[in-house]
Amino acid sequence: MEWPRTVDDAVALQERLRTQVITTSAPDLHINTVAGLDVGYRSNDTVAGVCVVFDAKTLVVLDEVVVEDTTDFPYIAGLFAFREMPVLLRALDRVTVVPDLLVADGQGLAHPRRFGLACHLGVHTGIPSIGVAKNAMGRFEEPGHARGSMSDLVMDDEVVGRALRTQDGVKPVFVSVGHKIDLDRACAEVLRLAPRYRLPETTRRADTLTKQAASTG
DNA sequence: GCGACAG
DNA sequence: ATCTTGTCGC
Repeated sequence: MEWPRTVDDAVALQERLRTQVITTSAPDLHINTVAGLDVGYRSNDTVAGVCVVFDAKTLVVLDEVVVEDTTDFPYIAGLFAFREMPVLLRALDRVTVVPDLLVADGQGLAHPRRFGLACHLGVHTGIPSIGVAKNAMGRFEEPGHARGSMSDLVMDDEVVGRALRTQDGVKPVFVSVGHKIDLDRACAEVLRLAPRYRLPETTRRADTLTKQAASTG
């Protein structure tokens, strides 16, 4: 696969790939397995990538993989997919259960060029994907207090995602489409993945493994 | 020039 | 992301 080495090349690649994003769900999209992907940092250039696959209905963990790697691309808001993609793809490759949906720890279309990490993962693999971020990249009005309440996430006068309250009274999470799924479905899946805590189980588990790898071998 | 800026 | 203890609350 082609990989940029400079900021300009990275931006150009995103501009080119963004045209391939599909923001609708196939009529036969059945989500039985969901993968959570996350990256942890041991040092400035040593990373641990995690891919955890859950049964979407029971939220039972079916498989989980942790891989370590090094990275040379620096963290730049808007380009951080180039820092995390390589490790995540390696982790995804080693998983034995093929996921029907990828949940990225970050943005999808809610990105300056409408091509965040979730879009990169989706377009690269062809697997439906969504982004669930803890912080917003864009403006939004506070959603209602109750779990399930949501409001538009707006960037440049364009709706790029949604602020979604996953639990009563907690800070909302920011959901945006990555690829091959519509926003309503994306939000419904996030709610199903977060029956008890603010963050979806996919993110929680991946994050735990990520930190475990960072402190262990 | 100044402030914003996923992880 | 990461540096970091106890503590208040359901």
